[in-house]
Amino acid sequence: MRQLATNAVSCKGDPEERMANIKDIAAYCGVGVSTVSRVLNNHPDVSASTRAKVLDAASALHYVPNSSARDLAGNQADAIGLVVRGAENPFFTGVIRAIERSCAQAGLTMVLSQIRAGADEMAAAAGLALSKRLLGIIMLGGRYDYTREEALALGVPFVCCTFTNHFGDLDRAEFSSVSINDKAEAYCATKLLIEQGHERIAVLLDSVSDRSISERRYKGYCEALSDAGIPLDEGLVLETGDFTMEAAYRRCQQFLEERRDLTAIFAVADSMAIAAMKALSDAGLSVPQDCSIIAIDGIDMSLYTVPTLTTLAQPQATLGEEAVRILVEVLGGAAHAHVRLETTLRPGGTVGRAY
Amino acid sequence: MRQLATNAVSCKGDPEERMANIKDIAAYCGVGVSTVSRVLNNHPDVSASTRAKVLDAASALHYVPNSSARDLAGNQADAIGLVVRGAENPFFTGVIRAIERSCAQAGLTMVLSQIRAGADEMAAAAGLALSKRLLGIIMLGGRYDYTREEALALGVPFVCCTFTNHFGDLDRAEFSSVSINDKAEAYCATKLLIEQGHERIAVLLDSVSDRSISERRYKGYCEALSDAGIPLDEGLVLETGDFTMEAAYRRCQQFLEERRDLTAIFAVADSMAIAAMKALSDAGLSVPQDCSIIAIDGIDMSLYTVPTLTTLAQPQATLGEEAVRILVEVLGGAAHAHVRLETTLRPGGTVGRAY
DNA sequence: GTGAAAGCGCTAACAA
DNA sequence: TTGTTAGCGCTTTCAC
Repeated sequence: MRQLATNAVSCKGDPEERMANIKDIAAYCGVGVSTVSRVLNNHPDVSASTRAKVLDAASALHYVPNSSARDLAGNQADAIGLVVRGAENPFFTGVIRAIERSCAQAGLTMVLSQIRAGADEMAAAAGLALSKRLLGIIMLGGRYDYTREEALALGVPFVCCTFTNHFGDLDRAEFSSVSINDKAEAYCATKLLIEQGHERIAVLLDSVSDRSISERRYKGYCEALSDAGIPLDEGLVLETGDFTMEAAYRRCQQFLEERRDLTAIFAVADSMAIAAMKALSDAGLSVPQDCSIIAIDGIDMSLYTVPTLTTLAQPQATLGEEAVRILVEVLGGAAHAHVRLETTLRPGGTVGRAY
Repeated sequence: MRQLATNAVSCKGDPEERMANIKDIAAYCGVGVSTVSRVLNNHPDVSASTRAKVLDAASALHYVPNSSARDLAGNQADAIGLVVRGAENPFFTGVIRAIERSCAQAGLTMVLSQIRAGADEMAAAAGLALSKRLLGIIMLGGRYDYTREEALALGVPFVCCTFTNHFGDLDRAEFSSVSINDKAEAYCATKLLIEQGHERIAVLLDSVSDRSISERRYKGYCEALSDAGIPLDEGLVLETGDFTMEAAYRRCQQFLEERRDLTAIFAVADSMAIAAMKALSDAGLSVPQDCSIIAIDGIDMSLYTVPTLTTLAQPQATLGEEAVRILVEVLGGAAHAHVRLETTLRPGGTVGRAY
């Protein structure tokens, strides 16, 4: 039911009687509509004088193209969809900003769809793409196990931003991705702690088998321990069930009530690390004297914790920009691409030597 | 130039030959297109049997309505625009989430446009609204001084979210707003500090004359001081020039190099308060022993600072939900509304008695 | 209760 | 270089 439309139109005192369309312009300067269309779309085969005339008319009549009509006629919208899973993670907001900015620069509209943590982003994406005839989709923070079937149902090209299809059966030629190497970076973070003499290192994550970043980063953590000859202590694997700070805080708090024989924490996200710092502080432990912390993300906020969070910073802006760039290229006919970016160690004050 | 559209369509191995449209459905079950349209739009005058037939056909054919065509025929999109000024403020992300959620529930698509701090959000909004034939606009974090002329150029109803038209010449009947009473809440925050014995209270803000929240909240700060008989010390007015944490940090740092005879800070935003806490800490001052801090916003993150930030929490979700609710009602023909919400004191550990 | 037909504003053949 | 025309998929009178 589109009841909304009923009396929504007449905004009192509308400046123009009716919005001008290309027919009005055509009539106004005595040319055909196709000529107007050509001018408006920068087609070459128009004489300079006609072009000028049309352009003048357009601005005189306050012409604004109707994108619905455009989209309908061209069977495509000038829009892409951005489907975000887990928008509560502050890390994403920087990426979203970059994506929005890049879209605007490329002349694309961005349609945002944020979905609940539990929901199926692929279904959401497919709905969006189909009904809005979107050009493509960027998925932010999704599952790593899309199937070919899901991908085909989408019907438009998509790029995974901040993650890839590690656990799925997608062909690399069927989708694009921009992300860091989760496992390698987690290995790196853990190793940094080990090099400081830490052995009882907890890992703070969503779930060891979330088919997503937690799972991958957990693997890197395990491998780093194993390479250093440190046995995995399952009691130090802190699963929170989601990526909220609240869950991270509670999990740490609960853990600290049971045992305190840890000397470091590797958190899979900055926001979780910040929550952990709070839990440690509330438990009377100080960072990094009693417990070191390292994370992966590099959100703005972690520059302002006390002490400053030591983290492997992902290039937020680049992640977003690359996602759009790749999508635009794919839309232009290029092959799908997979970009792997690296983090930068942003040294802070949360990592010290093991006591 | 819409070159993008060229070879974007044929996603290899498209599941269906071509997307089904209502004509296909009509043919499939031997009825007219208008009947199909009626069913799809829940119009009453259709026999139950036909309705069922059409619905079956629709799902059998994987029918997805083409919103461009709908919009064109109905001369309206099922979409509203959200124009955000200053998306770097984490406070907004919670509001945006709520708006997006509410839109989805109301069956509306949300088109997001984030604009640079300096840019003119009204111009951006007008462009969006006109070309996309949007139903309405929600402005998040904009200027308080829109003129009637600007509002008329928009052409669609709009609601100001988190702010209002305090300095403009808009008629209250011409727009809606959902916000807190900035001045009163700032008065409140400042008074809380005064009640703890503080007299040398700094205020941390964008600019005392930003025609926006800083200006309004500054007024509340001044009034609270004045009511308490405390003279305004202009040296304690810390203007940052924007709402970034970086600027807030630097301004505080610079201030602390010059003088330290303050006992409290009122920050107009949580994020700025967090940056201030860092600056104090880096200067060797502790909160709240050496300096108390209070802010307005209530972002998630400030629950996890050490100590927890004392803040007047705005109802983020409600702000967003109300904005959408009002817009929907206005679109349905209702009069414009102005909702004033109140903050909730979220006690933390950053306010103590003056030494 | 249902169908035929006329657009919505635009793009893109196809003619001229 | 330009104009004419036929749709794009849908909604909505207006007949039946």
